[in-house]
Amino acid sequence: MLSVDSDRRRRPTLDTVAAAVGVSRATVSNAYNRPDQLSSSLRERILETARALGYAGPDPVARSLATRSSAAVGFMLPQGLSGAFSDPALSIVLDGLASTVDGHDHSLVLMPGDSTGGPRPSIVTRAQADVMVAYSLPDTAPAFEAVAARGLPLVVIDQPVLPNSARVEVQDYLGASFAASLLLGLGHSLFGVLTFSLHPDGVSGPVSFERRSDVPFRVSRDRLGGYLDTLEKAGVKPDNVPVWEARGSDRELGRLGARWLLTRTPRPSALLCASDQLAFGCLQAARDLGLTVPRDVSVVGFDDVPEAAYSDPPLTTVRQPLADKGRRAGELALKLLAGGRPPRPTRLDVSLVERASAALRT
Amino acid sequence: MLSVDSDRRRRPTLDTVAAAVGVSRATVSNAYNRPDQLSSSLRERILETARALGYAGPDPVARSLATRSSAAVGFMLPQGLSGAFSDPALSIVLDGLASTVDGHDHSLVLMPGDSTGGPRPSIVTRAQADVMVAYSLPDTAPAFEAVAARGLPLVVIDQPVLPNSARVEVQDYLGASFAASLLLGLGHSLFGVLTFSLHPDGVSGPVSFERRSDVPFRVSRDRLGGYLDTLEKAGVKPDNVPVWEARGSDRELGRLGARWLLTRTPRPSALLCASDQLAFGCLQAARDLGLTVPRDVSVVGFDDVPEAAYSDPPLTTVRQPLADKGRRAGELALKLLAGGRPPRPTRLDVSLVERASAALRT
DNA sequence: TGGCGGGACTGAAGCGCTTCAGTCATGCTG
DNA sequence: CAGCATGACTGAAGCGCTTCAGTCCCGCCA
Repeated sequence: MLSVDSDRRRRPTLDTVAAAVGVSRATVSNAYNRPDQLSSSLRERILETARALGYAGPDPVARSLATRSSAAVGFMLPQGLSGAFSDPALSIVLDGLASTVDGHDHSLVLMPGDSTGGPRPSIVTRAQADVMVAYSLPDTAPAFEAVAARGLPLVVIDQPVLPNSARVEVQDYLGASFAASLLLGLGHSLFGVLTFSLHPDGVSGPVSFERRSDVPFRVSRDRLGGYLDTLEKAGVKPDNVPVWEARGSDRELGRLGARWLLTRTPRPSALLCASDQLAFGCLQAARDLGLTVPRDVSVVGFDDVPEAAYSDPPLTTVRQPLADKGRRAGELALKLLAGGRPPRPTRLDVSLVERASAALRT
Repeated sequence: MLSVDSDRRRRPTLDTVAAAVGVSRATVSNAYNRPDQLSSSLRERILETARALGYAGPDPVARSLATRSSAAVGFMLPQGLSGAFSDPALSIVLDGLASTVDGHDHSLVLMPGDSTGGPRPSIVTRAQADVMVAYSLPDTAPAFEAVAARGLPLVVIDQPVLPNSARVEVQDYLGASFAASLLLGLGHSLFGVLTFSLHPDGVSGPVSFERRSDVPFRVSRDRLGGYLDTLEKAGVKPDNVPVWEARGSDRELGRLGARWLLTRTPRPSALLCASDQLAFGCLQAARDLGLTVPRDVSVVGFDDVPEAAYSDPPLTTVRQPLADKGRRAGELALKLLAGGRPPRPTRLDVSLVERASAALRT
């Protein structure tokens, strides 16, 4: 144990190297950060000596303190990691973001959420990041206050505008209304809706009317609203549309909900789902019940994850540009970091992708 | 822009608060970190003043420098985020790890890999973490040198022992041999194997013999070896076993591979898959080809992800304790951080879970 | 009443780096 | 040859915090 301690304690620093080479500490620093500030021969000699001494380069923490920049972006999730990643949409967004910040030598600090619908404030307060991005947190997440208290710039994905934050979002309401209109146009009149969390309490089940109001998750609110409003405009009373809330966006939870929806009387001939994962669950549930999609029931999803093209049957869904969303968020984060003012919200387009899971009502 | 700059520059520090309250900086620090070092009335007053001043607590970076600990664990992935998370097994492991370190107020820095099969060394060198955990990187990943150069403690998951690192692993070879034995016992003699990456070059396709040697990914090596060796012992020549390598562990890649395997002549009556995701792809491919599982072909997976119990048919698979793996890795990381020497490798058990996707050869 | 143990708080020395205003040769211009 | 721009390197002031050896004062015991 002692040896570990002393190993760690005795690591060489800039000064060690400077002394060994016989130059000032500033010069060694320049060798790493500003090669143009010294002759290349000296630089070579410094780097060489550093290597020999086992010096791996300037300590990241000390550098961060001196530059007042930690070169990291924090990513706040609405739930724990396993739940969060069960929706491939998140992976894709995060990948887009990661590749962007990565390209600028920034790293990614992940902050998993808990039952409050976001990371605990203490996590946020202590995170070494100089810009935060919030992904689909409920409007009420306490994490936001922590971010504000630290005065960190913020970019929100899929969320209402917060003072002093940049935002990227997708036209969820519009996309949902596309989906509903499609089904309406195909002659359907009996619907069921399958949504993911409306409230951060981790509840799954049929959605009562009270529960439909004051929904803190913007995405759920908009998609559900888009479905229901559109149906209502076409004369389908919301009271007659059963809605199931799954506590996450995964296939199995979708199957559970769809089973419930498909055993209502009268049985819906069309299911509107808040995500593709949920829709895949519907496909499965239909199969379980001996129903054929789309003959007996039409299903439409939301997201257009890659797998949607290969499901059985291929999924009709609303496409949103997931990777772009992540990339754009990354760019915004970098921009705020550079001192930019939050620009106007970036709003990404959605479009309907018609495949085989929705058809004329028979 | 100026205002953002000055906002950020003029943030209050410990000194600001100390001056406002009329105490020393040390006392303010104690108010946050050692409540027992001052009277609670003074502490109240300090915290109150801090709040009024908009001071959000000690700066994490400065604190890290002073304590020589960044309170973060770095997680090194073999590939980009979207690829990495398409295997739910990773999400579960990471979730286990995250909840462990999170409970100790440590955060998680994600380091995505690239085509070298791990994060770029520069990322590792600059990451603010004081212990690294490597998840299923190829033995040859350059990231390891960077970790060693920094002298950071390391814990590896699913990988051969590296000098001075802790390790948690699963009995992949044994698990694979269980699976092969089961199928052999059911009377099968025509096999196909579907594996994920053997080499970090992102290639998918039938696996030549050269490619089967010097496999840098331990997991792939052990599972493939477990399958093939067991079959060979039972008299099934490896030359007669077609093997397909998918460049990742996802359902669609599995479907592609299975389609190839199931169109060989003679057609295999049993498919051994390196992961459940790949096995789900097989199920789909069989369906595409009009084959029934397990009547026409038996399929066995590896991992036992939650969904395996709900697939159609439910998947026979090798169970490994995924969440434990992550938790254990987290504990090891924390232990190394506390100055512990790397303990003996933790080896987790596997077991066979028989469900409905494997049956007697007909 | 003198001595003393403790509780409450402080001073100052770092932690390892970046950065900026210089200093000092050197070589070039006119 | 004076004058000066240029390139190469340095000194020292931070960055915002933790920590530890003190200092000081108060109340208590004998």
